[in-house]
Amino acid sequence: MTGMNEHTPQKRGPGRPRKTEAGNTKGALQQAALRLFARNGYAGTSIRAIAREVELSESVLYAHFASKQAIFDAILAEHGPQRPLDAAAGVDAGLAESDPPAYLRQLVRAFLDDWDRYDARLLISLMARDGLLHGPALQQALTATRDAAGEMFDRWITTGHLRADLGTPHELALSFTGPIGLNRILHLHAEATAHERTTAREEILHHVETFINAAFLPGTHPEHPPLG
Amino acid sequence: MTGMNEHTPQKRGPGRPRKTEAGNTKGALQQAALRLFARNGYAGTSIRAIAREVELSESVLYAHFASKQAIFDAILAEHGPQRPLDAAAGVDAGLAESDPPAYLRQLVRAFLDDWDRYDARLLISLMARDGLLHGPALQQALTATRDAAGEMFDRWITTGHLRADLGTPHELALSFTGPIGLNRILHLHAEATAHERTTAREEILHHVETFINAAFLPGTHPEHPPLG
DNA sequence: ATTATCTATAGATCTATAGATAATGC
DNA sequence: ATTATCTATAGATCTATAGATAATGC
Repeated sequence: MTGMNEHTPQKRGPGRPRKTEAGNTKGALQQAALRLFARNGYAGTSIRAIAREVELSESVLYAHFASKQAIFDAILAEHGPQRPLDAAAGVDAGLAESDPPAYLRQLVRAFLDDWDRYDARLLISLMARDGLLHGPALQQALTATRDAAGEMFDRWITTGHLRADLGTPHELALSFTGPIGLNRILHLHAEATAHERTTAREEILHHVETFINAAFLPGTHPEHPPLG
Repeated sequence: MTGMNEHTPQKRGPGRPRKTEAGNTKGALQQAALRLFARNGYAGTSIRAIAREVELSESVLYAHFASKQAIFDAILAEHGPQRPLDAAAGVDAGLAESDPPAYLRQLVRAFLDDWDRYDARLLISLMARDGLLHGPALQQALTATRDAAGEMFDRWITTGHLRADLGTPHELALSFTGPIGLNRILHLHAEATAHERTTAREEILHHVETFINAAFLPGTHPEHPPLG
């Protein structure tokens, strides 16, 4: 029984650890806190649980953060409101004029890739557990995204790509982004299975095709093979 | 200073209260618990806070419920999975054949009225705070609703009311229900202002019109004046 | 006797702090 | 001297139970 501890993670003794065994404690704490907050919520996560997760004593937390709330705030500050349009950076902007449906497809795929990252999914879980879904930050981010889509649609109506008789560009923007946002919130979270996520992505892409079929005027852009 | 307590709520003494001053304690506890769970989450709500809300001692709670978890379960059992189609009961079913767009409008309005009830909004807040948004119960309810919409659309494609070239009925169902569900989850919750709720409802109704304009074949049903 | 409340309290757990300890870097 | 950790602990709060008290209904 004396060898039992050989394979359990070694509990550290008092005193500053040797340089070789020291890591990025603050970052590890923050990452562990994000995971636990996302799974159990703020009130459901104790300082103790966070410290245990990184195999350190509780008081270490207070060497790096002023309080429990400070960890939470630090997490939001880092992953929080987020550069909402970074994901769109890699998309070929020229397509927006030459082939709007193709641009829309690329744009959505770029967002889907971004939202499928583990950190992005942790954030969704966190938001769905601590009221952030109903907080001002998310509302603003969604409004901004929808407004951007509305302006894009407005231009495409002007250029004759998009039907003008369906509704205002702003209304079109909700019809377009609604199913996407819903599937993100409901299915692209940290606990979702790979299968659930894949299905959610496919459904979003099908919705995009449905929207393109319904809202774009034929003959103004190249044909696209069906998704299958 | 002796008269100070005259207007503060009288603290009850020990012993069974007189019949005249006894109320529905269990119901009051459950309602208070729902409000607090919705606002602060399960872990963020103490037995003490619930008891204080109904001006009773903490131990009363254990006379009515076996544990804190038991109150939570009782709340879900009562308001929980819910008769998802009760709201649709008052809608004129004949319209589904004679005037599908009108039927769709009535159906959505019926749901909106149901979802705007305070209890329904408390439930949304609760779900957005305790992971129920990602739980199996909601997933099943949403799948059932969407399947029902899909079957409805399937019939309307057969009867020639709905375009067959946009996507499968099941895909159409997501494009239709997505913006509705998103606005419900994001805006029809307990803390939302009356203005926020009104806006969310109007946006949903505009989406319905957009969908009707895009997906229904003209000439198969009476005209409808614009929403403004 | 039963029911509906109360007071008091046990025992667990939570956040946060004080003070010790040991390695680092000047 | 500073930094990064530890142990120990204070004080608050949490869930749950035991036992007292007083009205009800048989």
